[in-house]
Amino acid sequence: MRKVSRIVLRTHTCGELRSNHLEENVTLCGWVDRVRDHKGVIFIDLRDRWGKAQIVIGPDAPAEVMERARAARSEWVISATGRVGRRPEGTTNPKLLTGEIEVVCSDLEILNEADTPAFQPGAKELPGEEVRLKNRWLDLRRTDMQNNLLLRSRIVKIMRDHFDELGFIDVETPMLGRSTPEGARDYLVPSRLDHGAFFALPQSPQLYKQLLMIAGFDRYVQVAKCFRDEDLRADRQPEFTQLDVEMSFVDANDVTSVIEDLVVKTAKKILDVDISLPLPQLTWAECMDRYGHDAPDLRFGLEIIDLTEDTKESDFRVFKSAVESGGKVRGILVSGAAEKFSRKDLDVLTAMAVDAGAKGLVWLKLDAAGLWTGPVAKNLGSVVAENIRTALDAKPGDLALISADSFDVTCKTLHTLRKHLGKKLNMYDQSSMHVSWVVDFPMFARDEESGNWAAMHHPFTAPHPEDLEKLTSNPAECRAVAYDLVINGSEAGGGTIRIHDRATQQKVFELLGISHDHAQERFGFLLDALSSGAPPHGGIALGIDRWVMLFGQLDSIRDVIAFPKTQRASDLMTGAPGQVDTKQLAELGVRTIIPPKAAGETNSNVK
RNA sequence: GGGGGUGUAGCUCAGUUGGUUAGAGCGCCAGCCUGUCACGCUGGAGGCCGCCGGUUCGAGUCCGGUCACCCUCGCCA
Repeated sequence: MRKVSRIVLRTHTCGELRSNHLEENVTLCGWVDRVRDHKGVIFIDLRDRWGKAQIVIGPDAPAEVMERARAARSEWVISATGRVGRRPEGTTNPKLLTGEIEVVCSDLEILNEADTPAFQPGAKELPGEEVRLKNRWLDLRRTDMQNNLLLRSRIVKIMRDHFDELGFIDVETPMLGRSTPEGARDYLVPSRLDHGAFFALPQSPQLYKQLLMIAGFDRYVQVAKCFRDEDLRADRQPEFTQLDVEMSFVDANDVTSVIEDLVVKTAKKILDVDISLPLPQLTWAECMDRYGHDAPDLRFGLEIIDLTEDTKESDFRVFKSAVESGGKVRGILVSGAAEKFSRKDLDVLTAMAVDAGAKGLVWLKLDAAGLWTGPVAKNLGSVVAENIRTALDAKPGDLALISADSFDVTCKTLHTLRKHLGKKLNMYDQSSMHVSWVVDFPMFARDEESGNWAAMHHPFTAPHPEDLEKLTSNPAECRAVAYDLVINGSEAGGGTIRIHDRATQQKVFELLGISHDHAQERFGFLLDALSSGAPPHGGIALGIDRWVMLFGQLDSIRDVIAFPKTQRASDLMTGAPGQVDTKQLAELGVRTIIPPKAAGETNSNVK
């Protein structure tokens, strides 16, 4: 530990002393993790970020030191000075890195007392998340959380070094920008100097980084905070961090290669895992066909098989009506699972299917004689039954789960079941990493509410060169030059090659139902910039929070964020969001339509 | 906005069919203890059973509502 100031409170950290420090006189500072008072001798486990060390206050210690040690309580901040001694034979602690030694205390100073903590940061039992978030400073004292944030710091360092070595320039972009009604809901900030006008916090620095390319910066990178006012999930926060990247004079391959090298470095340095390049690439269409999802977990098989052709002769009403209305019959085969799933288990799977939007779920078990059994088996007809058996390559004892519905619904249903079964049946190693690209996304998808075309990625995505003509003739089949990075079934990043000419950009705006005037008003600066010498460019954004979660094998994004928000986007520690003075509102020219809550009526947990 | 789960001591939880004074472990406080490391032993304090209402002779337990937290669908270009 280097001295950072002239007032040296400590000579070493709590985690660094070893037997090579024996007989040295040291001073440690930290938090009292535990006190074991044996009257004549007191042991204090002193803890800091670097580790734990045992302080011994024996009968030889000065009386006032003994007294102070006896007074010390959990989480008090103390400094202890003494000689590094070897622990007596039989009293070493192999569980501690410093377990060979102890500090024989000659002086002890209480730097700060502490109230009894709401929970013990050193305890094995993890408190409920509400308690952890309310007392986040205590939660962050826990070794797990300290390791998580350390991991995050290391990953961000790897990212920064990687892009620095490749000549990328870190440029900051504004947090106060203009609202764009497309995409996610914006967080708004009222303008004091222009009443009735609002800034929006960035959903991503998308347009700014494109303008940096047009300005000639060539290679841009930023660790960028992004804000989206949408509902939360275990892997979603209203404010999150992206590693934002943009490059000029590149095609998709140039961008993905840069990221692939980063994936390899990160996996090697963090997990000591070797990832071979190039990463597998699946097209979006292939993903939907084989896995029913655009970010499939490829750590296991359980692929979807299309049975539409095999079942078209069937009189079974469920299959027939699905196909007649333009849908599909598709299924997955769960090998050897027939016996593992009782009627009750299958009811649960059916409920999951219904939850995913299906009308029901067809399940079939292949018996020893090679015949399908199950409530609808007799409705199939022998030809169709045999077709299904062949198509699925089913063996006696196998379970088939079949969904007959629109293509979209079968995707959703079978994806849900696949994900559930993969985990439940332990079909993969939880700690393994599978990284791949999903490419050739469609440019557009129908917006279900309005029926209009909506950009699948964002409105600045370049159409696939081969599909340029389809942009007008057949937008539904026009592919985009887009690529998503998928790790273990989680979207860990996504990017596109951008439109770099004004005419194409205007055409895409038109298709999205953004009128000429509206486009001019909202994106005029982009259109002007595009017609002022815009280089071909493209980029990607990586979700840093998700990367840390995935590389740290954690289940919640909140565990890799120092001060996260709850599902209702509130901060239990500070009480944000909170009420403001009417005076503040008046200055901003803002009035709320809900009367201010009386004191004590707020949701705030702050006393 | 919809579905599901949880809410009992500071923390983690148990609490039977609705029935006496709501329990345990950890923590806290006091005492004892010279080699512990989840120290040990003895004693003690600590409860708006989330909140509001209802049913009942009687509610932690049943019913309705509500709030918070978590998971999830919608949503997240």
